[in-house]
Amino acid sequence: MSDQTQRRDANEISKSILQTTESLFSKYGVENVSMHQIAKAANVGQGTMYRRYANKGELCLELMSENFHCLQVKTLQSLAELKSKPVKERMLALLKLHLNFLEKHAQLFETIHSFITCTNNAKPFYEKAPYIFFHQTICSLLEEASEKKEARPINADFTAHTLIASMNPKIYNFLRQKSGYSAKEVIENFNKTLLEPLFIEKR
Amino acid sequence: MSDQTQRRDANEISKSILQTTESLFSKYGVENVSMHQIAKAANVGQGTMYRRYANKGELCLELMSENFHCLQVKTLQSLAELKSKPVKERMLALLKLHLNFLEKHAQLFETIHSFITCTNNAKPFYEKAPYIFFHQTICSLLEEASEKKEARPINADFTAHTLIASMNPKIYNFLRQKSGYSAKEVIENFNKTLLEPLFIEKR
DNA sequence: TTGACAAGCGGACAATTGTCCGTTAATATT
DNA sequence: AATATTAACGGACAATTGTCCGCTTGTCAA
Repeated sequence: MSDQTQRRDANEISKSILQTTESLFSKYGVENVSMHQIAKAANVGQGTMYRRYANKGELCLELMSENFHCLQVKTLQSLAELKSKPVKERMLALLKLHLNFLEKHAQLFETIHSFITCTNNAKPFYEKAPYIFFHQTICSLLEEASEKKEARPINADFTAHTLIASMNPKIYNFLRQKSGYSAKEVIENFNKTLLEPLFIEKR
Repeated sequence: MSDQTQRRDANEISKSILQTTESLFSKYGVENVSMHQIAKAANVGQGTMYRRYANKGELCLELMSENFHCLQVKTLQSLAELKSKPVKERMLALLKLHLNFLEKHAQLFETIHSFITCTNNAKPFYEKAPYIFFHQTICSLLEEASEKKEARPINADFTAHTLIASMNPKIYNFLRQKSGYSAKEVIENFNKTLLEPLFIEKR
């Protein structure tokens, strides 16, 4: 090749890998692209790939990191804006943001989830930054609701985990594609089934 | 080898594979045993293995089939016995049976779930008999509850899917091992968080 | 400018999953 | 009993993931 990229060009290489990945993914679909393929297309050895991204899931996660960050910012903004509203309303806003995100990045998200969930040696998804942030956010909302007697007395930590579990990409895609629910219906049903019942009606 | 097993001995071979699998699994752990290893130990070619079990998940599922059947029978029995009780009580019984089952077969169950969930070509878990049975059972209970006005007006099909999703083996093992909840606490919290809120209090 | 050092590249390798096809052996037919 | 038929066995192969180590190539010191 013309340009030998080394030490100093580490950033260039990273960018090149990510760009190549993105292009191959959109061309052939996430599932049909192998790490070797990417390495070859990006003019990089497998070793280099794997030193940077321990597995395909990590690579996808990196690809998504910008999106995750964006979601996180939006979430914090939205919650700040609604600060004075009841917790129930804020939870619904959070749900909507998250499910819209899922809808938008369905395929990539499912791949990430699969690889990270299924690879034995990989750090479990529960220890990844996006999960922790989401869990924390839900947790503090639920705790606030408990304190203010807006919600039933529940274990916030536990509830947050199960809520997230019921919104995982696999089940989401299944509901959307196989069961035929529209994106809007999914949000509505989640709200009716999992959120509203947690809160106490005021009159 | 001494005895050549063929056509007529198909059953023998199946049994031999399953026995070998069980023995290797309990010796080295489910994760550390490969399909080739099993084939070799059972004096069988890979082709034979894969013709019977499309992947490791299917093999595990077969290993568990007896247990699943047993759970199914217990479930039907239990529900029949409680037929006259409120739906809420029956749902709790169902939850307990299922979570006890999860507790007992945690490792194998997680492997099945992983392989079936993650392998692209595999039939998704949602189309497997055990899932369908469980979903159906929950569905009809929820529908009954709706009709009798014991529960809030919810979409039974949707709710059943999300309830099952929140009880998947991964999250269960995480809650038990990493988060430090006891088996009993998990059941209690599930009940408080996901079941009770669905039902309407009578007075 | 030259030599030592170390960061890190990249391809060869091992392990595993899953497929394919030539061969084997059990049953049926005469 | 011999031959044809066909189910199905089993090993060789391809594909993919992830690891390891020799070699390249910058950097720093004298």
